[in-house]
Parts: sequence; C-alpha cells; structure tokens
Amino acid sequence: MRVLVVEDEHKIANSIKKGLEQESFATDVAYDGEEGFDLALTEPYGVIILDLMLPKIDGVTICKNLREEGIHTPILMLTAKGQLEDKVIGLNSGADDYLVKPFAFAELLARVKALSRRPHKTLKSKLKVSDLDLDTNTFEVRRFAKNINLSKKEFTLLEYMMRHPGKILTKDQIIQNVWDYEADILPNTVEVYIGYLRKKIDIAFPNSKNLIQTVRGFGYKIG
Amino acid sequence: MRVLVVEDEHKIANSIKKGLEQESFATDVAYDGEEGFDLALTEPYGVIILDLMLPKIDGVTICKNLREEGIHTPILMLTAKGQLEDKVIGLNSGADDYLVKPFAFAELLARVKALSRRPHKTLKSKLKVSDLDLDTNTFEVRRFAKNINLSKKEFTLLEYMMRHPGKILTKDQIIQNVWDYEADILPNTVEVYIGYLRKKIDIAFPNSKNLIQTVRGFGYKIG
DNA sequence: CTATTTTCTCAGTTTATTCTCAACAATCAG
DNA sequence: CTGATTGTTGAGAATAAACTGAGAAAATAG
Repeated sequence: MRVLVVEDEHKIANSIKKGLEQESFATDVAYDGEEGFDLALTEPYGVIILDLMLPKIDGVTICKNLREEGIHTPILMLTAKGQLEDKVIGLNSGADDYLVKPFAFAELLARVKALSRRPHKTLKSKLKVSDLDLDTNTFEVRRFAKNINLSKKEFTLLEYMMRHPGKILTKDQIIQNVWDYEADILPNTVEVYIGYLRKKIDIAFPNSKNLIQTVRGFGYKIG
Repeated sequence: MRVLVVEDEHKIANSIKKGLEQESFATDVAYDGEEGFDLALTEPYGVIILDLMLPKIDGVTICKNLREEGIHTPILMLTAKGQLEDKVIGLNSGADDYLVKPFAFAELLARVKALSRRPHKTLKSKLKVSDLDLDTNTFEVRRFAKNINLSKKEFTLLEYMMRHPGKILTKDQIIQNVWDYEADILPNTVEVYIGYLRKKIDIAFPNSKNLIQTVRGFGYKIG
C-alpha cells in the first residue's frame, strides 16, 4: 500500500513518513502543493495525506482538482489548531477525513488504516492482553473484575502497547506514537510512565504474572 | 554513485570515506563549510553527509542555501549528542535524515543507502542464515522455533554478520561497523563477543551445524 | 482564583552490559 | 618437539541503561 504525504513542514512530513514506513506503508513525501498534485496524478496511491496550508497550491484546491481529474483516492486532510472552519472547507472539497494538529502519530495511523480499508487491520475498540482489558470507547481499564484508574497519558501508552502485544517497542517508537510530534520528550520520561503503569497494573496485582517487561537495551513489551 | 562528506573532524571524515569506498561509493571529503558548499553546487552527488557544526559556514545554512539554489540531493545531517533542538533545526532546514554522534558505521551506511535509493528502498528487516532468523523490527532472534536473548551489542554484531553471510569479516571490519567510531576497541573484544554469540546460537544447539566459523589469520564468517 | 491532579524532568541509586586482562588452548613453522 | 602466533575463555572492573523519589510546571477541576 502506497501513501503520499503532502506537507511543507519537513519535521512533520519526515516524522509521518518514518512512522508509516515502520508500519510498512511505502511512503512518498512532497514538500509543496505542485509536487504533491503531480505525484497524486501520476502514481497509484492508496491514501493521500494532505496539509491544508501549502506553498504553491493549497490543499483544498489540490483536493478539488484531483476529484475533477477522476482521482478518488481517499484523502486525509491535516488542519492547524483553531481553524475550525477549515475543517468544513476540507470536507466539502472532497476530503474523506480530517485531523487537527498537533496529533499523536497513533491517531494518524488509525485514520490512515481506516481509509486504506484493510479489513483485517481494522482498529478494535476492546483490547485484551492476558487478563487485562482496555476499552477505548468507555476508557475503562480492568484487571479481572477490578477497575483501574489511569491518567490520559498512561491510558494512551497502555493502549499503544496493547495494540502491539508481545512486540518489543523502543523508547523512540513509544515517544513517536504516544506524544505529539511537537513534544520533545526524554527517554527517561518513558521510563517514568512505564513505572506508573507497572504500579497500577502489575504491582497492584501481586498474584498475577507481570505484564510489562523491560528488554534491556531494546525497549519494553507487554504480554 | 558519488557521495560528499562535509565534516571538519578529519578522523571521522576519513573513517566515513574509507567505509563508503569499501562499499563502492565514490566519496569526496570537504573539511569546512565553504568548500563543502562549493562542491555540492558544482558536482553531481547522490547523497550529501553534512555535519552541523562546521568552520566558515554551518550545516543548516549550507542546507538551506542548497535548497534555494534548486539542489535537491538527499542530505544526511550529523548532529552531536545532546543537541536535541539541532535535530529539529536540521530537518526544518531541508535535510532528509539525521544521525546523532557517535554512531556505528553500519547505521550510517544503512541511511546513506536508503537515501541514495530514493524513492523508498528499505533495508531488509528479516534476515535468515540457515535455520537462524533475525528480525530487526521486533529485535527477535530465533533458531528453529526457539527464542534467543541477546544483548544490544551481541544483536548488532549478529545482524552485521548476517547481512554478509558466507563472507569473511576481519576483526577490523567488525570493529568499524559494529562499534562507534569513537570507541577504541581491541581485537580481543571482538573475540570475546564472538564467544558470547557462539554460546547462545551454536553451543546451545548441539544437534545443529555450527554457524559461526573462525578463519584463522583472517577473521570470522557466518553460514 | 485556588486546589488538585497530571505531566515531565532531575538526580541519585540499582542493576546489567560492556570491555579488558591474563591464563590457557590450539595451530603452525621449522 | 619447541617456540611463536593466534584464538578462546573466566573473572572482574568500568561503563551504561533503567528505575525511582522528589518536586517544578502545566493543565484541569472546583
């Protein structure tokens, strides 16, 4: 599945590219509207991620022109915070979904996957690892029947880990997926949050198997 | 494929040049920003490796000016450890990738190769030699179905060897590719790590063929 | 606006890995 | 066989990674 990212802020564009390639999407980047439009016209993409504000041609115009050219590739529009009207414009112009900056990568990934309509990889809302349950709809976390209270960040981190059970996740990956791309987070912060989670889901249940494991030199894994 | 290295520390620059030429990249070196900028403007390179801190003109300025001159050669930025903001500056200035010093040569090579095959040739992540499997995404190593736990260094060494199956690798080559250029490593250290690997992947599987072989007087090979 | 919770960093401690040393084993040349 | 050279290995010191308590700063609730 090929994905095109049209985004002039190099930092964001490269961060998206890196993340998507880790998920094995072949990702092209265009840094201005003209280049993006040309690529979208000539290459067969599964999803196009399009920033609204772009040099040379803006996102809405690209979107409209692509539709007029008969290109119906799903488009995910990125809009800056506070520009709520933009979102209306975006969807009217033929985009399929929008995302407000700044966003965590996991959120972008969920939408790209949804748009790319890969049936086996639809995002589940109820996650289970061993006897630990997490529901992304109700934000409830339980071990056995017992409720666990997590803060927002703790919840996002646990959700990210539970979506990749058994897989080693590096601190860099965790930072990229759980925090905004704007955040400049130290690896130690991940360590601290892993500590918080452990207190609540492992240490609080001393009779059960520890779910969060350190893999020294590489990262952490759950399950 | 021609590569330009702009780096004022001669030791690093020459080490990179030597390594790249072994991989048959024709490599030019510039020891200050001015010389580097001139070369980049006039010669057709496939990749430019650019240090951030340079005499005369710094890396970010070079990068920006090259882009303004319409030169879109992929740029790999080298930044010193701890300068986290630099990484942001680097990517905002138009660089395509960055690498934090000190780095192992294999890592630099992987990125140069990735950039030189733009768009989008990714390094193979699943390596196999005989019945030994290594996955650089999940960091898993298996022989048959059995999981093998390696430390970071052991993993890097095994990955390096498995990327060159059947080839004799000298201790010097191993040191250059598996350790940072800063590290001053004795050949004996390689011998010790080969010993560690053998314990885990050969001695632990006495019914299988030994994969790591000593070639007395030359080096080691796998497979 | 104040109180409370959450987020994030810092610095000190603990723990595992990395690397060297030195004694020993294997190989080779004569 | 003997001595020189090269490779192997156990022990332990040096180094790096991970954990944790304390607290400042930011966000949220009351």
